[in-house]
Amino acid sequence: MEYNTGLPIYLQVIHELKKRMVKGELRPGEKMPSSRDLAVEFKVNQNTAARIYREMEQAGYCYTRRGIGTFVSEEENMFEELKQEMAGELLTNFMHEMRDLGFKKEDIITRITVYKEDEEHDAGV
Amino acid sequence: MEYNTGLPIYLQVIHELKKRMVKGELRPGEKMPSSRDLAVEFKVNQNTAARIYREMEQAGYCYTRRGIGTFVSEEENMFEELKQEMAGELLTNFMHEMRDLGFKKEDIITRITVYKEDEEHDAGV
DNA sequence: ATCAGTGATATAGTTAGATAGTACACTAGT
DNA sequence: ACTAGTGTACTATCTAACTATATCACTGAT
Repeated sequence: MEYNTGLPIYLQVIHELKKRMVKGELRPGEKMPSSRDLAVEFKVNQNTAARIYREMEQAGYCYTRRGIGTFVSEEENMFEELKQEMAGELLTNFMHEMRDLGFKKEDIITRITVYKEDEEHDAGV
Repeated sequence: MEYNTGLPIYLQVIHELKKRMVKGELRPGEKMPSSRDLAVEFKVNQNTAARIYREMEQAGYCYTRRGIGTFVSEEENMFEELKQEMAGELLTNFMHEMRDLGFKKEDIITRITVYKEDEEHDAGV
């Protein structure tokens, strides 16, 4: 995983883990990597890994059992809701930014229609 | 202007100023606010304001004349290019994130088609 | 009882971002 | 010459994020 400049790493990892849940790569009730393994996988300190699970547990996405591990929440419905929520956030942010740049809805739809997979752009300052 | 948690303030201000250039609110050659005024307007320290102009100048979006002020670049073409570049970044990021969540192009177009102005969503962890 | 794997906690140190305050140097207008 | 407005520079301080390292406590299996 490559990290964005600016946004704190632990937030980026949380986002990545939430995506895995939404995509079903982490199933409800399934055991998540130990904090030590998470630290290795994401090349992060154990304290940071612990923070990631602490914050995710507080948000309800997982629960921990001391001495056993951290597990994906068993609230089956949560993840479909989360998927819609994340999509909604992406959409509104995207639309606001595009409108702010002066694009209209039709412009945006046109751009997406002609959008090709391999388009890449620089990330200038 | 309200600031995002996470992303450094100076990057958010730079983004805002770039948008103003793209939208024509800051015209080529026009004098930009003094670093002191910028600090006041964005409720930011003078050092941060100075950094904002320093980085923007390095990126070519403006130039400074000591004792006079900071001015929007006179490269007329730059800003239409910048507009396209920023739109391209927004689009690819958006598409990648949506695909990553499991949405297909048709799903995305449908969502945008039914998108209403006033949609709002929480910014959960 | 022991042990490996786990989460939880603690201390210390580094770095980047941001602030506060001050001072210096240049430019234009008077 | 003087002054106001400007960019530039410096020191000091603060906080959040992150790392390094180590220790403790709990759980399950042997």
